[in-house]
Amino acid sequence: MALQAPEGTKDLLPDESKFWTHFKATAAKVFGCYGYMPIETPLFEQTDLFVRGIGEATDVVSKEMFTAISGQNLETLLGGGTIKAKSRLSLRPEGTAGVVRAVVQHDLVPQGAAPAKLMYAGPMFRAERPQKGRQRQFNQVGVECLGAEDPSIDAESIIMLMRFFAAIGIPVESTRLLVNSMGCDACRPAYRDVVRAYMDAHAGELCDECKRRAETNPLRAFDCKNPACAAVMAGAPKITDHLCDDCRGHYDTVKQYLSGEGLSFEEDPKLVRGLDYYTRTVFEVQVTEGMGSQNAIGGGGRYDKLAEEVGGRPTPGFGFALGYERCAIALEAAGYEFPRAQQCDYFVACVDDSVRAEAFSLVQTARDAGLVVEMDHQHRSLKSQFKLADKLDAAKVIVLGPDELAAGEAKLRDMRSHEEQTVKLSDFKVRLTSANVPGEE
RNA sequence: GUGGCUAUAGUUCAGUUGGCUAGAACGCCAGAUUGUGGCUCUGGAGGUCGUCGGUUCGAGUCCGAUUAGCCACCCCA
Repeated sequence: MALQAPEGTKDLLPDESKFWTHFKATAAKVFGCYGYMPIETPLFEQTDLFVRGIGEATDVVSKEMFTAISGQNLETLLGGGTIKAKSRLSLRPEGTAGVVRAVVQHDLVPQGAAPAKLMYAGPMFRAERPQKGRQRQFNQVGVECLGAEDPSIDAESIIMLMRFFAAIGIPVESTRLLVNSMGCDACRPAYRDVVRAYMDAHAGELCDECKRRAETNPLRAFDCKNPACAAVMAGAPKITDHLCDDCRGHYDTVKQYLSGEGLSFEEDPKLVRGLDYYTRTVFEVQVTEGMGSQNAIGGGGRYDKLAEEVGGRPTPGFGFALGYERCAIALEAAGYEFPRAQQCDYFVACVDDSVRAEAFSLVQTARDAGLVVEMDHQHRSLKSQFKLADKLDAAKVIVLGPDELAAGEAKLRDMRSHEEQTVKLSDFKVRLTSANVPGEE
């Protein structure tokens, strides 16, 4: 049986690969206006980074990571031995932890420095059961701003993300922006206790899962899809009513900035992210149509304690990630036409094999001048070569025949206008090398 | 990890209660009087029916397992 791609992975064939490149370029352009610079971190990190950064109890870390082990270490494990902590590696399930680790390691935010604004794009890995909008390897574009806790950073980041969605072609009217505040170390523990007490009082109405959550992570119960739980949690105390003064002020200012720029958003006190590092502002962008149940195309928030978790000095941060594949689904649902990857400036056609050597040489000359040029490699008939040129969407075809070649000439046919002219080969080559803009006479 | 549905040419799909050399459309290739594309017409290539096993005189069709896909739970982008 022929081998196939592993479960939950997808090949990006030329058309889509080219669109992914365009997607990244658009992100770089939009985010570049906000001062973001590219960063590339490893696709795998020490497992410990994710355990400490994202949180050991989170679903992502506790059951969705691909942990990579070298052949030698695998033998050690199978033999009942243990491997060193630094040899325990995991494919990155998200991008923030790695970027923050890099910022700390290279001290990109020295004391008092301006914030570091970094962006990345690439694959993430989670061992989940695939479904619409969810793969085991998927592509994310993300940004991280380290070193500023001012609400203006939260607001400009959210605005920047919405600008990107507009730039790539996702209709604003099909999106929903949800925002919330998770509080900080000063107010969240107290709020957690309030929710736990509320849940204990309604324990009889909750599902088993949520009864467990009441102990481990009460806030997660807000996400439960069970109707009974949802009904109970709808009446639960809201975090926004239990924020400390600092967090309340911070949150209010973020909202003022957003409103000031005319951005419409919904406050969702139930918005609880599954990554432990979030503090204060969290947000999510959903698409309302054609998305199946995975409808979040972007999301993120503030993580003021993460740098310390990773061993750095206290460094506030804010970031978000957006899912390329989900954006593609949203674009498709909105009727967006993905551009074809093919393009070709010239096709060099041979009347017979006697001119192939000359054609080969001409093709190289044109390519050296930066043009996209193709020729037949299968000894097809002239007619078929024209069909091929048409399929490649060649703008012009150069016809080399024994008669013309003897006179140092060739025919040049414009495939759009159907006009054909005879050109001197020597002049034509000069033209190719001096002006590499096709279509210019 | 749990459930439901699915698996036939490159692609999208037909395939009747198990029964002759498994079909269509699109795509691909080649022709349609002299060295020239898009439309049209004609012809052609391409499938051990996901894989393995079972029931049967006989399996694309029924059963089991396995792999993968889709959808949902869960979780996140």
